[in-house]
Amino acid sequence: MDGRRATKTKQVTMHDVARLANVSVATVSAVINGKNGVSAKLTTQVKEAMVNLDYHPDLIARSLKVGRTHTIGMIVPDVTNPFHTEVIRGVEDEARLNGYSPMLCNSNEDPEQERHLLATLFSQRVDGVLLAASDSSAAYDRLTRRRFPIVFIDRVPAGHTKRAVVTDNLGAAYDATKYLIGLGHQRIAIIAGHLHLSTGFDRVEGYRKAMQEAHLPIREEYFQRGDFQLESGHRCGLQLLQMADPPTAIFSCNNKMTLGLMRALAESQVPCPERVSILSFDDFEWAASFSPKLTTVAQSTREMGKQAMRMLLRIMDPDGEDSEPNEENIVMLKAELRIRESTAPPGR
Amino acid sequence: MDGRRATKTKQVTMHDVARLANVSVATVSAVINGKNGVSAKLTTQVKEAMVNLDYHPDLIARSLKVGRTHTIGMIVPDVTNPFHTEVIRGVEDEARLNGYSPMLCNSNEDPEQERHLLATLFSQRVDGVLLAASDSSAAYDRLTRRRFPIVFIDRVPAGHTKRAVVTDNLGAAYDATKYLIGLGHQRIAIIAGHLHLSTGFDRVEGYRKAMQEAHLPIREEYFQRGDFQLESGHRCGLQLLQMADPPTAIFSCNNKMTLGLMRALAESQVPCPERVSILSFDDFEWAASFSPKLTTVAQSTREMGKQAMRMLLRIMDPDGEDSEPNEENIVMLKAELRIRESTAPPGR
DNA sequence: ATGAAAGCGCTAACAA
DNA sequence: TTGTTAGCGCTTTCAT
Repeated sequence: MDGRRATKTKQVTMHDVARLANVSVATVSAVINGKNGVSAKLTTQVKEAMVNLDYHPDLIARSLKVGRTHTIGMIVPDVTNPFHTEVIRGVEDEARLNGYSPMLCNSNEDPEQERHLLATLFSQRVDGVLLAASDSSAAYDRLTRRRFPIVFIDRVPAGHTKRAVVTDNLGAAYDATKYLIGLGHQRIAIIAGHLHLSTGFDRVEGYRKAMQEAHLPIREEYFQRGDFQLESGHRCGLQLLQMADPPTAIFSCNNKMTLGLMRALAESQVPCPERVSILSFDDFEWAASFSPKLTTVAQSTREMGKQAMRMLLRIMDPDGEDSEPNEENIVMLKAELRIRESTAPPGR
Repeated sequence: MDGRRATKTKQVTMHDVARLANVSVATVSAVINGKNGVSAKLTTQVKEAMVNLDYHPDLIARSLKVGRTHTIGMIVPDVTNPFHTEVIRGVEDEARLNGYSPMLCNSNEDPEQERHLLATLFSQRVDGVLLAASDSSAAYDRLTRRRFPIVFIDRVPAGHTKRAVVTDNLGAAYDATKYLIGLGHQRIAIIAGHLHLSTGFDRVEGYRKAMQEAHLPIREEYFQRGDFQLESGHRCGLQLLQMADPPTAIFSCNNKMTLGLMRALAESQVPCPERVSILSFDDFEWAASFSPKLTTVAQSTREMGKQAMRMLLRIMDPDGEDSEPNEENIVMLKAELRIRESTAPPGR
């Protein structure tokens, strides 16, 4: 590992290797890329020269030549959120397994920033992109229509029916709500996320469906609109708890809002699950370590990352280039209800 | 954003722009790079041509030419750990602010994997590396000695006294332990992390120092050796709680082990802080949301990322190339003790 | 089986 | 002020 950047020190190139091994650069290239047709003798010479010079092939130069960087872009709203963090793990593991390096980017939930990152990634000539969109706009059509390899993760923009891997949010929310109903709850509130995102919308729909099937009314004041951030969970929680006729159960639509909700609970000295049951979307490592141990809807986060990466690999595959564009459909992953201690039958 | 990878579609290049704008490629290059000396008229022509063709400069080609990629590598043991996640945020924000794109890599706490990633990053010609080392070996000398721009984060390898930004672990652990002592605790246990990592070692030293100053004995059985992973926290916790003469306070050396410890507490039905006080290194979002609300040592995580990135920028700065190598020293960040509800005076 | 040489898209002398 | 051109380090025909 020499610093080609250090003042005088020139980078070690294939030419240096070729010279030391008494062969041509073509031969060096051949052994590097494992092409057969190089005699055993020269192969050894070249390999020795490479270690002696501590040669590291310049992937930048290679990329320029071959037109592929073996690099992909991944945009998430926030690396700090454990949900995305697990997805990232899945993506990275699968990517490296296949010789790809991900370039991770935070959009900070900002569509403008997201556009900017997309442009940068494109200039960096990534071979494809994994996108947890912060926008539901159809601006992605430009990308997808031009066949730039892109697969959506977690959230799918309105109107898209292809190339995405997400959780079955509707089904999961439905099951969760039904579980609460089964426990005997009737006054069930929901703290919803952004409704313009598929994740936000579908979870509400699942809740709604379960409530309707059970002929339970959805009281307007029990329908709280958050924005997936901690603060909104706190605010909505406080609101709910201070009602004259408070809910006996609350379904919180993501991990961050649940954090806020739990703070509201503590501040209001409302015991859980005695007075109110809490069920949260997103499982997290600590949900099972503190009190109350949360009942959660656990998404297959790492799996989501893996599958998305695999789908991207299929789409990027040059083999399929001149055949029909690889029309991958949406993959829906099942979520799992993890029943712990924050849910119980209603107090009376 | 056109897909240059799509079968026939050739990439739009500077030549296309030049042709459409009736200028030379040099002129196009000049306006892209904001060089002055191009007439207003041509500038407009070129800019128009660029948007008309939806031209995006090929950074790969540029990098090959100029010898810098404006890309840095960042290796962390685990993106899934909220501590690293915050550091990453700091790094990325600061990097993008300065026109750099980070390539994030997980070493999975595996020195072998780490070496591999380092080699890959080097081949990718990153301009520098930020490293949260999973090894304390001196293998990094090869890198640093050759002046490859690298700064260590969080953990500094044995013997290194330069180019790192870390927390004042010793001081923080000392303060934390003193706080427990001040509360009246005498039987204070510690769940230590890997002692071959500076973070593991220094935190133990801080604890030791505080205990010695207070003339408190460090009982061998109160000194539990974990490995920074959840399971070890659980195991050590169980061990501690089952003793005939259990500690009245436990100092856990990182967030993961604390998670395990809290599980052990719950399983053993030991009330906190009534029977045992818990103080944890690493603050995390949920530490303040659940019960008991943890008293923690909060590191300046995001700041650590920012500062490390800034230091790297200084080191990579070509201005300093022929002057003395920029000898940055170790930056030590102060931690903050956040007193919450998991600590109280001992029961009797 | 091996080598010579063209060229990927860009920047930066150097010419004009 | 603008254009021509030589590479950056690599892969890949095409000769040998």
